[in-house]
Amino acid sequence: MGHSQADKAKNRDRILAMAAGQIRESGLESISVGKLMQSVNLTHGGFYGHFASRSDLLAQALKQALVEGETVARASNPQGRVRTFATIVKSYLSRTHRDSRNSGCAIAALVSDVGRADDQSRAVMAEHIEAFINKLTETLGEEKATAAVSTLVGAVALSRVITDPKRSDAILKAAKDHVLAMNPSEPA
Amino acid sequence: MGHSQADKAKNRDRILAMAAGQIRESGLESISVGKLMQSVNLTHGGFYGHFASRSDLLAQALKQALVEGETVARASNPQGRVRTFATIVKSYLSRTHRDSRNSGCAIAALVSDVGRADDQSRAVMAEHIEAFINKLTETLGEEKATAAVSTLVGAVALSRVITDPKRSDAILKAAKDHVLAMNPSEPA
DNA sequence: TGTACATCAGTGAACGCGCGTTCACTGATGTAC
DNA sequence: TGTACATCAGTGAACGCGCGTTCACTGATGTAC
Repeated sequence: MGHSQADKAKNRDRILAMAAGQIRESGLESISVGKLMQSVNLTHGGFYGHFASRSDLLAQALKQALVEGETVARASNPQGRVRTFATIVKSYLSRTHRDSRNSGCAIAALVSDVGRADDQSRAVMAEHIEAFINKLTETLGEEKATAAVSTLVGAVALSRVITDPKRSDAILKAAKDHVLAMNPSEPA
Repeated sequence: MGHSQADKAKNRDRILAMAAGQIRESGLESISVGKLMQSVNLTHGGFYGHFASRSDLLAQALKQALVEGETVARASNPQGRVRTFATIVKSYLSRTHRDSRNSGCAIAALVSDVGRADDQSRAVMAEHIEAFINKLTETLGEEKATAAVSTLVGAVALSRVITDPKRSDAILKAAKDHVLAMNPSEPA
């Protein structure tokens, strides 16, 4: 851990990435400044060289989490391959996505938390919800895309509550079959 | 505020009801023992005559919130009139329900919170999710009912995030049209 | 290129604060006779 | 029914603890000559 300006930027990124993962894993309120800094091998005092306050960090970490999580719903995957409607739906409703909260879609991970947060946080997530709807609108049209996003987000969030693994899987499967069947060019 | 045994039971109920409302309004972690007791005109010390610990209270308040919130999805309303599939869906996806978090469905209010809670809390909410699915299974069959519950819960949770009132309404409407059209005996 | 100095990233002690929890106390309630 | 006592619901001071935040300090980095 050096003291150069480049190191500082890197440290900021590490703090933010760690926080973005942690809020998806354990919620916005789970962040403690001291523990967060410890988890990236820094001491708490240095935190305020990077962020104005805990609440400033939370706002930025939420943004970061939303951006990172968008890969699940994005048009092309890291390898640059084009993702079809079916690919997006299947990966969104996969067990992998359900089980990897800290790298998955931040909308599903934090809907009810952000639903009761301040206007700014809600506006930030709202943008990403609209972007998700827009993406599916290409295939489904706006009305259906809106319903489909509700189903996708709802199913993942619910599947994380269900304790019985088989029942949890069943929720993902029912939602997957249902949403895939909404595609007019490839009906069930 | 008397000191009789009957008063004690009443006070317990008041604490629990207040907590159940508050966790739906502001989340599980928003509960502070001192403030909660103050809000029912008692002092913090008395709390431990009613509950073993804050975490014990939280568990019971979650149960309470889930039971209270079930009225939104229940077969008959308080006046005893039978609620049809369409009535349930419409009231669940109403602006009133979206805007009255502290008396509405606790599943929609707390999905993502409970999704990361301990097994016990998740099991408690899981039961209520299954009950909701079972209720709609009468009309839709299990597979479709499962997808429908995902859509209902997802839409309400998302609508609470969206800051633009018109767009928020649009989510509820899209979900409502979509779910109502799933009813085989009354297709759109 | 080498030196001298200013900058500033990160450290860790210290702060005030709110929290959950405990406990000795109080006075009203309930009970035994 | 009336009295004397035990019970116990609720009070409020006190506790230890973890938190967010501040700040004087350190030593490495970057810069001016």
